[in-house]
Amino acid sequence: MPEPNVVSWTSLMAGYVNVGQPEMALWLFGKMPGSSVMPNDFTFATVINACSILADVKVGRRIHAQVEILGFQSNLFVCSSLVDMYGKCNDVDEARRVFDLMGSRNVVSWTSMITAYAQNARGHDALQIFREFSGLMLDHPNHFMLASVINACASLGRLVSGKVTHGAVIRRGHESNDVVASALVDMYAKCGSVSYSEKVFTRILNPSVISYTSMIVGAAKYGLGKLSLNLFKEMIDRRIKPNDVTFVGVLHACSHSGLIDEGLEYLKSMYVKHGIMPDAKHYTCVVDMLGRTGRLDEAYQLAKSIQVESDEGALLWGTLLSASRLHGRVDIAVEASKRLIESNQQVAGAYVTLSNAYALAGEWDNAHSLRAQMKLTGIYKEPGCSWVEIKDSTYVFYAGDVFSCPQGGEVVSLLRELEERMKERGYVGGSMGLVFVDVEQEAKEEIVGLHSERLALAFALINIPKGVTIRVMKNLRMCRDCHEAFKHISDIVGRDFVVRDVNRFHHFRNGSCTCRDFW
DNA sequence: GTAGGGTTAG
Repeated sequence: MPEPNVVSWTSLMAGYVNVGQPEMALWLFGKMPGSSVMPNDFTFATVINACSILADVKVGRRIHAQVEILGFQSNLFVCSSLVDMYGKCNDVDEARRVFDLMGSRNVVSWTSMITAYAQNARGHDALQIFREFSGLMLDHPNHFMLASVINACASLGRLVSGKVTHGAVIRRGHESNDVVASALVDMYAKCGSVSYSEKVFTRILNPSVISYTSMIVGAAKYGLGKLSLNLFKEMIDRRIKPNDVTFVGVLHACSHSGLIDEGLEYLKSMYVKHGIMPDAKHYTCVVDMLGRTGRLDEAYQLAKSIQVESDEGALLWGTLLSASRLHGRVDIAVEASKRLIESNQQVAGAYVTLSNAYALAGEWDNAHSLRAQMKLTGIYKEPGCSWVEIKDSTYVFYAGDVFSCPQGGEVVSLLRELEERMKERGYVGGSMGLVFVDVEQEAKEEIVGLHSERLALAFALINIPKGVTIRVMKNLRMCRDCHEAFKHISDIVGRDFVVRDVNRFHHFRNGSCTCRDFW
């Protein structure tokens, strides 16, 4: 073209973005000043989208500055792409600032803001802004927006809000949308209703890799390893190509259902049969699988042989640390926590777990000295918390905090009674032992020793009628003591309940748990 | 010629 205009420039950039070469779009944008053609709103929306795909906030900020200079700061498309870009670059507060200053908004811009929150672990804010949108009654939510809202419900474990959103999906006729359905499958699984996940999943006509993966992961987290593996076989038969995430789900399923040989076979088959190179996340699953079953030496050797970035390393060594604690392998726990502390992530958690590993092995001096070291150096571990939803209310419980616990008196006496009955049944567990380590006041012992999930469960037992499933959510992983204790409790009180910890479920029924974490 | 959605290991 002798004289390409702004449309020619923008078309070419958009073309590069569309074929997956956003860096070429940015390169072209850099060449524009030499051509005396000025970028306009279309150009900015396109290149900001390129930054969003690349998660390049540095370039994104520079382009944002040009937007302000050239006076596009209230353009709907430009601002929507800025909100999205800041969201994808994990700068949610900047996304919100742009959103608040927008001249006009539509469903797309509201969706960008909801997504920015939902994808940055700010589920409450996502739901809050969705409520604001709904209150304005200017427009209906579409399938893009609903998918994001469902994602927010999933991350919060908000079953009731999730169901309400599912209702909106049905009313607005988005039931057959594959993306919305996948989000629902994931949401129900994360909210402890894996049977609903299955119902939604079986209604998807042509499930994508992601639909299948969501269902595989959901079943795996619930301890239904066989179901996960059957779904995997089914998707292969239907010639749907698995991806790297699918294999994380499959390996996770093997790990949590004790299917070690199968797991190792799947790892081998990844590249040979499916052309996917296993990476750190897959090896972490395998380390977990070997560690969980007690093959700690193999797990340690494998962990040492893996090349990792720092955040991958934290997960890898954290996995090995948990497994060593579980099986009382203090030697490996020491090595794993050393590496975890080196990675500069979850340092407090590493200290606590190592201390607990010592305590479990009866090395109380070491356990105490680690706790003392934490106090001395000011390393502080945030207390765990658990919560239950009853009707429209959420009740939150903190480890050891009986005083601000709703119906504290009743909760404590129920726990005492349960503990008594458990002792009669021969439960030894040393239930509270581990959290006693740094307690000095004897009178406080019993209370401080209570884990948050026990408080939440006792409260639920008092307030939720029989026949209704109790769902307890926990922000940290459930410890082995609680897991063992809950098996007894489900037997004593003769009812089912589900405890969701950070990423899996334990469904207690007739004194056993469907999740075979501790088999 | 422009903006938005779903799956990921301790």
